Amino acid sequence: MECQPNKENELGRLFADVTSLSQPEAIKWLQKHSWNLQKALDSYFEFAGGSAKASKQKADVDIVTETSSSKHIEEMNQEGMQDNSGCGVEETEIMITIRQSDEEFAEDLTVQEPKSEGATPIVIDLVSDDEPSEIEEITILDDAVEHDEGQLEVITENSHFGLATVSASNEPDVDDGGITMLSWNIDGLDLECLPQRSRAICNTIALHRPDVVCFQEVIDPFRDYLAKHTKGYHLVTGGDEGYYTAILLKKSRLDLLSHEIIPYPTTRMMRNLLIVKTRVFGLDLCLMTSHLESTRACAKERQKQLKCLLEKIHLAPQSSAVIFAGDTNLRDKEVSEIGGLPWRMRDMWVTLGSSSETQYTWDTSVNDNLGFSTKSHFRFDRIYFRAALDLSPPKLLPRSLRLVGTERLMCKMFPSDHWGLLAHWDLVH
DNA sequence: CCGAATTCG
Ligand SMILES: [Mg+2]
Repeated sequence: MECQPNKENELGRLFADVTSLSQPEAIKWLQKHSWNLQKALDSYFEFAGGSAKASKQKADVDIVTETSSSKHIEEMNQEGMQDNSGCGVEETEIMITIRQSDEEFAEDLTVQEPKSEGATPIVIDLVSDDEPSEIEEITILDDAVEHDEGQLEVITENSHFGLATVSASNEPDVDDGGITMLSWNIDGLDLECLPQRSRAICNTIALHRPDVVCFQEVIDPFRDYLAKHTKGYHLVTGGDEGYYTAILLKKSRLDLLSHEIIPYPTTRMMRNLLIVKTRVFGLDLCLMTSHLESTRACAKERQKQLKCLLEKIHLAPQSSAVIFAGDTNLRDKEVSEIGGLPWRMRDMWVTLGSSSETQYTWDTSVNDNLGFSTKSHFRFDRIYFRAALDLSPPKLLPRSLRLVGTERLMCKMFPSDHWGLLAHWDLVH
């Protein structure tokens, strides 16, 4: 990107303000990133973590991008606390809140419950009127309707872009007594294309109708969008500042009995464990999600958090089955180092045969959302489960696992830097 | 949120 000298100076000043770099250093950094402010900031701060409450100083910067979306960036330099967390993250954090009109998100994506049992085709009604690139009004109907063009369209992850049309029977919403669950780190920390990405994520929910959804890296605008468009679900969030986790429960199938948030005492990234107790088809089910400490450098803290959550699974009532689904940021070695999974605790991917198809949930060799040049992949997103310890049915059995969010959107991005994990379970009586 | 480079005490 070419920049005028005065524009360069302005950006340099801004960048120096935000980063506390000297002006020449700031200019150098910006040059390194082709004067792309977002990229330069991302690269400089590496990763947004840490506690906003520990902030020492605060600076407000308004950035108007070329796409005219106004972003409010609060930068907080944390005190260089000499704790022994041994976690080599930056002592600096960027809190980003989107100050954009609600209208930038699509409005009328409404997830509705099917009126009848059986293979009801899910149909998308695309009303692309005067503002094709702005807001596309989307209504998901229960019954097939004809478009003006006289053709039937079935919703896909990309449906709102009108790219894909698939067979009407590809995702029948049949009740076979099983449970469908989605876990996805939606990368709310990246604001690029977030409205489109949010729509794609909600379309994935509309497509697969999971009974449970576990999200990580939810930010307020995404939560609001989600709440608006998943009216058939209970929404429980794991926090309300910065980014946090969330669990959706399909109201028609799961009762929300209670929920609790377990803090990780030494997290520096405001991470915690969200637990929801539900009852589904006669089974007491304890659902958990978390976004364990990020980055390789924080392996020790991450292992502490893993032990904490495994202990919580262990301590769940005997009569209750437990499923954890979340972004663990784990490397295999970190699990074996703490002695592997405890007795009766299983990793769903392993139980289903360790398929290479679903191994990597974060893969920069395919997913270029983050613009990393080095290609690497990890199985960050995992599902752990423990059966109820008494022998009374129903019994929860893993059936299948697949990845979602693997197709590029119109904006060329993927919905997130993580793939979503879509898991099916059988309930055997 | 990688890996390698850079910076700093
Ligand atoms: Mg992330």
